[in-house]
Amino acid sequence: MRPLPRRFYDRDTTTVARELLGMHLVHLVRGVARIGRIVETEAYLGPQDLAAHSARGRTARTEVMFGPPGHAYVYLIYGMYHCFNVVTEAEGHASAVLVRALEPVQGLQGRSNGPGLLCRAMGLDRRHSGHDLLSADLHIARPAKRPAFAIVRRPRIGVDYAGPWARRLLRFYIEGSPQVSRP
DNA sequence: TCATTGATGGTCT
DNA sequence: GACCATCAATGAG
Repeated sequence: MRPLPRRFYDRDTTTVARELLGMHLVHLVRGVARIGRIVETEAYLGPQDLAAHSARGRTARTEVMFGPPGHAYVYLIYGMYHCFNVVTEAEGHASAVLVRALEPVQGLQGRSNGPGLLCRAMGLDRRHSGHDLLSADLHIARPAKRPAFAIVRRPRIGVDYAGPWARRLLRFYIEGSPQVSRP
């Protein structure tokens, strides 16, 4: 499986969030592949999006969000979990897609329905932040078979502080998937 | 079944 | 010192 090309990520963030559904996230840990099918994502549209980390400016943590597309943005949340994102659109746009849930395909360690559990199951933490997703050991690829599915749109989870931005329908998931964090 | 709460530490003010 | 793109345990009903 070949990594998705840079230009896949260098597009409208909402489009990328939708098209990531059904794709395979691949992480090689000590030579062993961990693979999950992406079933739930959220779009974070850039500094004007008050739910996005980039809305609070460019800092050491959010630096990768401001960088070129196709890189991982991973951060620690609540002191015990990590969240895995992919940077989208042109350098400086500071947008990203949060991957919230996977359907196990191969080698996952435990459950992966929810952003924190996903990182634990895939073996991802903030050391991976800034990692290029056009690499053999960590990337996203289009599976050989991609069965048709319907996409559900919902408000994003856990961003109530963001005012009107909290109500935008920027969360996407595969209808009927049992792995979705909160159907 | 659902709402509430504690765990736990980096990040930013 | 407050906040946080989470999760699991708890207890009321």
